[in-house]
Amino acid sequence: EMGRVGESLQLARVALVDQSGQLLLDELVAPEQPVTDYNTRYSGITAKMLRGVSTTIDQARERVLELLGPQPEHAFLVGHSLENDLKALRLRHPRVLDTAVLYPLRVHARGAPAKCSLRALTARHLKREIQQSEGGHHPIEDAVAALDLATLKLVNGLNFAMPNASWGSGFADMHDVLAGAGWACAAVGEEAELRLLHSAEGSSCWPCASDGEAVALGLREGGFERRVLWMCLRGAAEAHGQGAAARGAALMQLGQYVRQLAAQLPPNTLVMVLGTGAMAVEGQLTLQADGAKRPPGCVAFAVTRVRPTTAEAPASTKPSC
DNA sequence: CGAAAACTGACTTCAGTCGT
DNA sequence: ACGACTGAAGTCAGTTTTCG
Repeated sequence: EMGRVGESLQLARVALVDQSGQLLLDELVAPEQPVTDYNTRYSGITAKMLRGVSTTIDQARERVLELLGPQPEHAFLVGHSLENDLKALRLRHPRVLDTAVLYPLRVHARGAPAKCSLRALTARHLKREIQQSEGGHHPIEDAVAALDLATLKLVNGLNFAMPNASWGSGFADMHDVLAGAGWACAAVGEEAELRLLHSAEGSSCWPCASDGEAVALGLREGGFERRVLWMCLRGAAEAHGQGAAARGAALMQLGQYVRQLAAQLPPNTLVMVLGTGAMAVEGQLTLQADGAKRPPGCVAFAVTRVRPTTAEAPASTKPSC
């Protein structure tokens, strides 16, 4: 816990628990300069508590290092937003497990992505409430919560609680936003891909066996305005790894499908063509070079990917567009 | 409460394209 | 040549959330 000295924060209390949650250290630290704000609302520290305290920051840091064992550099420090604590302790440590980093950022429609609070992570993943007291945080409670969250992550693997553990949830969020704005969403394509897309209520899903069937279905069923069509066209992706002639033919076919959709779908229809990695980029470039004109009322054509095919190089894991 | 981070959206500027 | 339009790029205020 820290108090404010001018515009900077200074250490006021340090607490440490071991891997079993047993308290190892709970020490108040004397401020080096007159404290301008004890942050009592958050830190729980008051001027009265620090009266008569003589432990210096250097002594507190040495005590922490002692408790880390004979080889402190081999011990793991666990905490939430540890950079603040390490900065206040004037300590560098090579092995840290920071729950603000282990768990994903909160993403908002506006503003920057921000760390999840320890309180929110504890409520969501440990199903318990912390930092309930109006008299400030309790450092031991915070330390135990961070320890439990880090343990939970280690037990369940790095993908635990990460947003891209399920691609479907991202599409579901997008569907919710579009539906809220009055856009009807529909997905056409291979059944495996539709399982990812068909995760939002109110969306339509039409499985089909081939790209040709998908385009025919999209034209037949998607024929009204304010429609978002997800077209899972995999022909070009499946030609990846084959000869240049086969790939060229597949891209030509993709181009024909896109032009057919552009020409026949009504205005204010957004078509998202889902392909895969390198072929998606290649296909998009081909369509642009081909001089394909956007029809009136057509906002944009996007070529993107849902998941890599087995034919794709393993290194190609990032969405291409 | 203030600092920090960095993304969003509104707005402006500029360059290119197109039709008259 | 001119005006209308479009899109890219840059700027900036506002926003959101964290920490203590």
